[in-house]
Amino acid sequence: MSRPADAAPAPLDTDLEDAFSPRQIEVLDAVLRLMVAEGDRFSVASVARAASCSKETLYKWFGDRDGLLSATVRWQASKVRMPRMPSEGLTHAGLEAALSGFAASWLTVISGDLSIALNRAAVNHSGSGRLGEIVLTYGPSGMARRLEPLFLAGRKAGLLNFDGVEEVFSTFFGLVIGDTQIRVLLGGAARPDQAEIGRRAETATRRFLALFG
Amino acid sequence: MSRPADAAPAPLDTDLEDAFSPRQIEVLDAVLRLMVAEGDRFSVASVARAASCSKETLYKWFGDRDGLLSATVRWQASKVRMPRMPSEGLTHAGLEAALSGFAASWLTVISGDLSIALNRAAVNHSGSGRLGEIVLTYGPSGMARRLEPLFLAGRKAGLLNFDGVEEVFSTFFGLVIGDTQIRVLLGGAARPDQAEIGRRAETATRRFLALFG
DNA sequence: TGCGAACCGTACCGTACGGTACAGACAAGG
DNA sequence: CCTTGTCTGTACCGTACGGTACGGTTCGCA
Repeated sequence: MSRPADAAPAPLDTDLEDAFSPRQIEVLDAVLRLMVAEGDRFSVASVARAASCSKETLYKWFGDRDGLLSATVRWQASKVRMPRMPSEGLTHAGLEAALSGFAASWLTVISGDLSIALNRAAVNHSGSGRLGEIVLTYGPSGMARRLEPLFLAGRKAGLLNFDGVEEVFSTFFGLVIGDTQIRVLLGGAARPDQAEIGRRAETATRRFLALFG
Repeated sequence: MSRPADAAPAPLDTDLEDAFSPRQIEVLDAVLRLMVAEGDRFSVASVARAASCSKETLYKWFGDRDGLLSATVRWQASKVRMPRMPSEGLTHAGLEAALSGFAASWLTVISGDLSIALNRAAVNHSGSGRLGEIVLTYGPSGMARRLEPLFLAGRKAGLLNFDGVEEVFSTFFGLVIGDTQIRVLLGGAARPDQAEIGRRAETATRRFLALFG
């Protein structure tokens, strides 16, 4: 049992702590597939069936259904890797390219089936448990943490002009995402394809630089 | 029985169609209170208890649990009234005030307990039913519909400069909302108070006018 | 006053599911 | 070969809940 349900809550920054065995990872990936298909309303029995393991093993490994769900979210979150941001020798074109690339990568992530399923589950379970916290940490907050050095470097190089990092991030976020995420979560939007994503990323970056450049 | 479960789906634009009786409205408001408290995981029995009515009556009026949920969402949606937008004799100051007022009103709505509960339920039920569609219609889409004449009037008056209404709306939406809605839905954000909302609305409007003015 | 409709409260039924127990397969190690 | 531990598959239990049935009450109305 690598992570009993009653263990002390892990600090969200350390994702190496979740050292799942290969077999456990098979199980968690099966849960992810189930969540994409039917949200967080999967039954433990269906997980056992999909992963060809016994319910007893699931309870032994993950404590209870909530532990299984939370382990799954943590596992997926630990797979998210943000693109590295340059911070030395920044030119205007370099900054623009970095921002645009970041925006495109972010739009791609939040349009993905997995991200949608995870966000839905986290929205649903907010208040009871740490799912919302986890998704937030690896979502907007992680994005902000990654972007912050780039903003600061841009300001240092005289390419950006702003006061608070918090607010400049929120504006960039808004320009990039717009109403895409809420529409996608509500299930009523055609997901943007790569061409559309590239276009939006460039437009958002251009507007952002028009405001803060 | 004003709205049996097997009736033809109503077009979303006509909200007068849902002519609920006062007693039914009491029930629906009880459901709303329950949803604020515990999301869409209320039991039919708890609704009956909270509204002091019998389960049989609930099933008679609303068909099944889903009908009750969807009637509740429609009822709440029909209560949302957007501020009227001026469209004649538009000055720069008038446009700015209208946009800022709209933004503040919108931020107030999406920070409210009811909106959060409804959005959570709709996100959760996306795919099975029309909840997502309804919330979307009275959410971002309704906002866009209301804002469109203002944008067009602003362009006509030479105060705004843009090509597509769709895109200008999405940008305004992004500038106003930023990451507020997703953070609130994920349960990890202090809701902004009125002062904060006013500040954000003004900032967003200023930036919007800087981009499109 | 008698009647019927609407409604309340509650008991009841079937099922789905979380969680546990158990029997057998299989591998590791002495 | 025997033992021990881990795993699978299945059967099982208790409960919560969606949905139905029914007796009793209130109220409008003739």
